[in-house]
Amino acid sequence: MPPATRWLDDEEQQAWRSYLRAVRLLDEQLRRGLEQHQLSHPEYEILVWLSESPGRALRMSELAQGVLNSRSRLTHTVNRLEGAGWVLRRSCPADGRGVECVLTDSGYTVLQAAAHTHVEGVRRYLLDPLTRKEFLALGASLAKVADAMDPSGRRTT
Amino acid sequence: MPPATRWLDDEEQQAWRSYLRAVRLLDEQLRRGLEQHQLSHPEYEILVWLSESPGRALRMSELAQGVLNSRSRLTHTVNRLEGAGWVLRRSCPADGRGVECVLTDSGYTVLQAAAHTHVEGVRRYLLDPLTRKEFLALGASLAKVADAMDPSGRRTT
DNA sequence: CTAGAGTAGATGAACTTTCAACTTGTAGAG
DNA sequence: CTCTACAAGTTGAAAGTTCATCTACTCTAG
Repeated sequence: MPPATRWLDDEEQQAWRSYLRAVRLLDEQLRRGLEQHQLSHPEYEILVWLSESPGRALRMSELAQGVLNSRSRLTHTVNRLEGAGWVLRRSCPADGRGVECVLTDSGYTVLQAAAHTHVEGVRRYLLDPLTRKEFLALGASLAKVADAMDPSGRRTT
Repeated sequence: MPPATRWLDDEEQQAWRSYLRAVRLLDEQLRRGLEQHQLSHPEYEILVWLSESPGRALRMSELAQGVLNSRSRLTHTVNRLEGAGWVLRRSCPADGRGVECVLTDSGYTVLQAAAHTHVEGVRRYLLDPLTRKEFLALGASLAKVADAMDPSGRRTT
């Protein structure tokens, strides 16, 4: 039998509920923005990571780590993106097992349009309701939270 | 053609990435906690809402609103919960179309165990890395964000 | 009382995600 | 060299989610 549960007090409870609600609602809004460009959130993130990588290309495993997807899930999603012509696969010169995923020009074009919508959404729903100070404090807190769970994923600076 | 994209500046960008990373990682940790009790996050939330409702029962539609699910999704999820014996359905006395979903004793027992694990997870991964002040500030900010998107869902007090 | 519009919920097909194999290739030990 | 262990990626089935549609009931206007 586990020890008695240390419940959250009222203030904590309320903060936690706000977290759940905000995350849910924001996700929904951003999803709506991306769907205007025929992209899901996971797909969008893949395009973003590729676009920021040297040569607009990444090994499948690196990409999977970046977007926090399982390799299997990434395979399926990249299949869809490849079908749409937004990325392509080529085998990795250095490692015979490896596969590189490359962002195509067409993919880059779609990404630019989608990124515009997406950033506007983030601004409207997350930045605008807060002061700059509040937003940065939120970011700093969540950085601590994330680093506590996955120190390796920390972004330098 | 849309107007030029107003990108996030470096600090904002970093805060946004921290948000994404923290939310993803936290979700994953809490999912692992719940799966020890054979519950998914959506299922868990349904049990929580039922347990807090008068008579441990709610109309399907009210429940759907509470957990921010579509009615269809709720139907499927409640099917699973009913199969496990944790909730049951009974037709609504007042409205012939309506269905009430009731938490069973067995469901309540499962919920208590799951809630223990879940709260410990929230503490460990979200509260503990932050000071109380930081956590409450985070909650307050996210409450503003949520209310901006869905004023109706606001919790009084 | 009854026709039409609207609400509650269920259903099944399409799609996405997860999980456990499976294939192919690398690398180190002997 | 070649065996074994492991890493990269894919595959297909099971589980979960979404979407359009369907049935049953309520409510209001005439």
